[in-house]
Amino acid sequence: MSNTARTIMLVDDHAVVREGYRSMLQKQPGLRVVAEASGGAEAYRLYKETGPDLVIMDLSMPGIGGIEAIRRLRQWDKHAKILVFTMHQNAAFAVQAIRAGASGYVTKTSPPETLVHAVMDALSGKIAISPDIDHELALSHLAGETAAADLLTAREFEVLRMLLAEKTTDEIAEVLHLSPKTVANLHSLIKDKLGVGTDIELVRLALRQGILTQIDLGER
Amino acid sequence: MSNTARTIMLVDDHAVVREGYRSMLQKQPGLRVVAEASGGAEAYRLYKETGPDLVIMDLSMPGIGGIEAIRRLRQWDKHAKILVFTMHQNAAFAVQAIRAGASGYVTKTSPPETLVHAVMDALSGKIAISPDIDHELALSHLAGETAAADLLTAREFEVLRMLLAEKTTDEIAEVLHLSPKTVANLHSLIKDKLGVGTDIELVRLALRQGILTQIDLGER
DNA sequence: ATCATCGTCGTGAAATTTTCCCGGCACCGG
DNA sequence: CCGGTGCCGGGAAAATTTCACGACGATGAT
Repeated sequence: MSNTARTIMLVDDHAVVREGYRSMLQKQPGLRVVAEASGGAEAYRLYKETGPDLVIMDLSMPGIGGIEAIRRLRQWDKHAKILVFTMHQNAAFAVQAIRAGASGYVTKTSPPETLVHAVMDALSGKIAISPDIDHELALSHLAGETAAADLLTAREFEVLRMLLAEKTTDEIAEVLHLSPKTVANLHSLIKDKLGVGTDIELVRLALRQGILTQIDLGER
Repeated sequence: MSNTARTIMLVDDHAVVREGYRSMLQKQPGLRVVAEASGGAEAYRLYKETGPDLVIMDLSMPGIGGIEAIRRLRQWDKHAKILVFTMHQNAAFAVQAIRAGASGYVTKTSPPETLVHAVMDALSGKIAISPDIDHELALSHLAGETAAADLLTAREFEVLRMLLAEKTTDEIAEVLHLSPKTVANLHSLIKDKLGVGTDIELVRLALRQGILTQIDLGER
């Protein structure tokens, strides 16, 4: 178990970050980086090719995002070990990632030791969550900010996503084959359920909870 | 001029990214990393202490953000050379950074050579903009999406920021000593000027243009 | 000096939206 | 069967958004 190195694949769209991982990890004996991918699709391909012991994965990537990539990797290999390493210090993301099958969630603001620790934990089968996210989770629990997805019914959530994406009430009514009146009613109900007064707060909540990502904004 | 190495300070709140920079730059002869900071305040302090030839700076950092940090550094040293290296592939940010006094703007998605190139350019006094941002700038120019800041009057912009940050119309009226009616009028006028129909589009536009940052969202 | 322009602030009134309350349907578990 | 819940929309009051308009001061050109 100890005479052969554990193999690792890095997935991050920023070359400089991969370089950083590589540099940090190669100081650690017994670890070897065998593949690098800059996106979800490439990660999938390279995983099948190289079958690494552990994947270190960023979340925000163009194309196939991190969460989706995790899902696909785990679908291909039920026992894939995937450690999420991301800038999003956000409990909602962490929950999504773990649900998708991640073995750990560490934020990029963590000190290097934390990453190394998490890598070791993940390799030995433990689930590693960085302390700040633990704290976030506890906080959001205490603050009672239940995930929007849990609070809303499927239909309501659908409308919420369209509100955030589409334009007007009428357009949504069109697409969903509803009366504009119903959409307006749902819109109102959603804000009520989520405890926000204005649409602006609604968007901010959605961003906090990862329902809407900055990448979805048509920014790129 | 060539027998002594050019000194560089790295500013990024992610240790792994600093490690990446360091690893990439030390392959380059004639460059030496002499300081690392994880935030704007620390950067300011260390700059005064070490006086590096070049600063490589991230934009999104807790506390004093990158743009503000650039402003302060340039205030202290009019000739400070600061190269922005960020994940934000966003023309609006680039414009802000350059206006604040940055000597260049490179996105983290760029290949390593681009960073090295930009470092050299910046050191020799040139302004380096990575190709994707050039493209963005051209695009946003063509698309006619003028920066909101240029389109709005000072008062309107003020109200816009408060709309994005504060809560209700009445609260803003309170703070600004205006009639709630006036705020509502401004709100309407702003949406008109920016060509958006709903508040949700307004927030999205603000995010695209960097008026509102994800970090401002109260996520942290 | 005067005029035109623009930003700012406000009013009033119409148009629209939001919100609240309601009823009808369908589905599910006891 | 009955109560609870999600889903869909109507009606009407309440709130808001929007539009037209006037007043005022600062600016700037003639």
